[in-house]
Amino acid sequence: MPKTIYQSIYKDLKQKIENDDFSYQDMLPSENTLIQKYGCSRNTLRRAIGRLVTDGYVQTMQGKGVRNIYRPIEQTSFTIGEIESFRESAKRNGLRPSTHVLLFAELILNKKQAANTGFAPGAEVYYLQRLHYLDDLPLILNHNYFLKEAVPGLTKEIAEGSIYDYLENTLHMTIVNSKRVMTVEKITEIDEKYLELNVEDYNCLAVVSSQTYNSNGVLFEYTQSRHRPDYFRFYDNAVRKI
Amino acid sequence: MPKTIYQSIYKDLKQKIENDDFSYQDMLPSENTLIQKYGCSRNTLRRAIGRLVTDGYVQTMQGKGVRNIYRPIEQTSFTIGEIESFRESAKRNGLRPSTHVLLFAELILNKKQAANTGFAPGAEVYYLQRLHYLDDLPLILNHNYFLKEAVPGLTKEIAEGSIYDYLENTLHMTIVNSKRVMTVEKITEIDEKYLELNVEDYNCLAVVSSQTYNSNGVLFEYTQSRHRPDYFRFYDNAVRKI
DNA sequence: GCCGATTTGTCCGTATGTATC
DNA sequence: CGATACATACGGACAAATCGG
Repeated sequence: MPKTIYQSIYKDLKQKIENDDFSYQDMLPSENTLIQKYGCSRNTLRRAIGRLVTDGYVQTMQGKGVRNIYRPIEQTSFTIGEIESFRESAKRNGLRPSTHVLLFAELILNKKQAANTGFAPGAEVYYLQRLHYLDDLPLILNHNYFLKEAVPGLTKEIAEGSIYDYLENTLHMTIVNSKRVMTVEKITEIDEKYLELNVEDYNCLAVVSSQTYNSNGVLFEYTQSRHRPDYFRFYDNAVRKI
Repeated sequence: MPKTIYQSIYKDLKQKIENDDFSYQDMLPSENTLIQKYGCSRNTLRRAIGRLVTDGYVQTMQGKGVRNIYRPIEQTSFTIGEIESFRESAKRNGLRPSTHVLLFAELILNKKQAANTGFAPGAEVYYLQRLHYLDDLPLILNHNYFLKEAVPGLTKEIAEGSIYDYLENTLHMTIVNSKRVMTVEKITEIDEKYLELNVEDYNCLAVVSSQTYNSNGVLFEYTQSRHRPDYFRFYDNAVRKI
């Protein structure tokens, strides 16, 4: 639901590109043409285009124009540069998600745990282990740490569904950004058991560790997601800077 | 080498943050203060701040201010959202890089190869296998495909050094963006041999496949980088959009 | 090679809206 | 309520790159 002009222009152009209204390597209409069409200012249009650039959808060339370099990709669990909950990405891909809470506990973090998660030592957190299924296949084993102070009233029942839905719609928290690190780690017995993996087959998995901040600048979540390697994909578009 | 005002402001602020001039969770000076200080316009300053936001360095809060959420990270082979050559990232981390060319060949792509790489069927490419060392430890096995048309005169000698240096400083090509996909794949015999891995230990590795475009909108490189899993790290900052 | 038209890139100033304190 | 701070949007000016005649 775009609230601003540049967001709706961005959305419209993005959709047109995905719908193949401009084919690969073709030029988009010039800025002036689009300004006329959308009836907006130059800055506003350029802002929308700028987001398409960082998405890897188009490339701008001074003096020439804006070229479409979008190619459809086979979608899977993750998408580029956005924060998306498990259920959101499942829905986007037309798959049926479900979540099983393996463990729901409350912890006070010691020094080592604090260093790992980024919270302060002594912080009170909910510690959850959750297993995410897609169409009955266990794909991700999550270790979630939520700061109690920032996420009051979290229950096992809520955690069976979408925690992000609870955060945004019940607690009215605004999630802002998430720092992520991707690594490959050796499989543990817990992984092997719940992700139904055979060590003979794969003895490691893809691990995404993330620290998530809300709009108050509070680091409220640390999560380590352990992904079945055969279903893991992570997309990214990098821009060369000066 | 910042050429523009907003780039130099970005660089200056970034450096101050990294140097701990503002400590974690502290507020930066307000926009108006910084405008005064840098003697620039509001737009220009906001542009610099915007880059710090996407870098995950700061967080902006309407009505409140700009908060520093930067934390130093242990550097390794990759960095966030930027295109960086192997040698550049080695230099940044103070390590000694070297490259060994295992294979230098010329190919005409068949349909299947074209589908994998993103080039057109029948395209003429250089195909290289290169092994990257950091301080004498083999870390990355690269399969490079360079479009001959766009990268004329590539030789084995150049490939022993920095191909990107050749592209940018000799051919005067401008690299613009790179679409990347990260996956985890099972180890092959070639990986095992050159990366000196023991299958008992790790039987998979981190694979980064990338398609890179130059400023003419030409897809000129497809590379599959196969990383030793125990040394692989990939940083990312995701921003929640509407 | 030059010139003018087109197109994107940078920068400025200003006005208005919205959230916070 | 007013002051402060960031967010959005507009309009204009000039620079730099490209292209066609």
